[in-house]
Amino acid sequence: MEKGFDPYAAIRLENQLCFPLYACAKEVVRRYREPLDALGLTYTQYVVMMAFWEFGGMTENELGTKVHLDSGTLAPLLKRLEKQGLVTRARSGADERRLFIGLTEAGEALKEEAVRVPAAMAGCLDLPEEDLMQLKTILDKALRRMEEKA
Amino acid sequence: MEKGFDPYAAIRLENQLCFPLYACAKEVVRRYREPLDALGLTYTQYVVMMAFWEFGGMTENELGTKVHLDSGTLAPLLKRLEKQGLVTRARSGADERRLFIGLTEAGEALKEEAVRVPAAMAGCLDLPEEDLMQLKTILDKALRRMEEKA
DNA sequence: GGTATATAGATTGCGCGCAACTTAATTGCG
DNA sequence: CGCAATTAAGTTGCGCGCAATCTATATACC
Repeated sequence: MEKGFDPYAAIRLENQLCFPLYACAKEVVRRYREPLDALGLTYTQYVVMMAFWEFGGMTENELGTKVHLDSGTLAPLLKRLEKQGLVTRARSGADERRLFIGLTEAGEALKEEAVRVPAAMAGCLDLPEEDLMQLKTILDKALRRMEEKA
Repeated sequence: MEKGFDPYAAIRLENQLCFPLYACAKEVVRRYREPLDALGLTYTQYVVMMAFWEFGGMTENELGTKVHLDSGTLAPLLKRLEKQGLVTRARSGADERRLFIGLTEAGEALKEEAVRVPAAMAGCLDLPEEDLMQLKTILDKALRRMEEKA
């Protein structure tokens, strides 16, 4: 007996691409929690700190572009990082609208702990090396395309 | 001149796999907002409703397994869906701990609108068909592996 | 039957994530 | 110069997402 045609196939969970994308991302972020707890950072804060460690201080706006977050998320997050003593927040002299965020010594020093996080997370996505590389290639491409046409 | 070795390469944003995964997922969910607003659903609610449309009523626990969400997220979400008249919530007779959730007529009817959402979202991930298929294959595999070893 | 254990779901608390809006500073342009 | 438009950041509000905790019911086992 032939399998019937399902007019609702488009909304079957197993036919979704975005659902595993969403579920995987959540699960991976969840698994970052343990190693990041040791640094006192959430995953989002860790991403923000990576931006600073790599590029140095910058304005909130530049940061937002790099980490794909807006002022509604970043403003309170940066205040929390400031309260933790990891960053400084100061208005830019030239343009008083801009907020320049820089690393404190403690923030810079945390890099030494953070550099060991990726090793602790290796194997989190339990996939063959080839899949991991393909996944990264495709996701990077997708992100670039979505940046182009916001 | 040769490029110097960077001892912090592991925490450069561009060397992360999880960051584009996280950023892509967020961006895609954000883009679901417009078509889903018409149905009065958030992305998470849409995923939950897909589970009901495909499998029919079930307990909160079974639902949680299917959509990878826990009681802390589902309990209030299901109450909101109930308030919207899309689902019913009732204790199971056999086991008073269990909460059986079923679709109302309105919930079932919403399927007709929802079935058009995927078409509206096609092209959201602006990638060649081959990449989309590979992406889905890899993400499904990753999700299955992570389910195995919770 | 009676007590320990396990399970289902609800609640609390906190940090995103983001749309919508507000405020303040800057730029553009006649 | 003067005023409109733009821009940067902050605020508000709501819905996740999830760890931790609590409550109630059910099961296990003596």
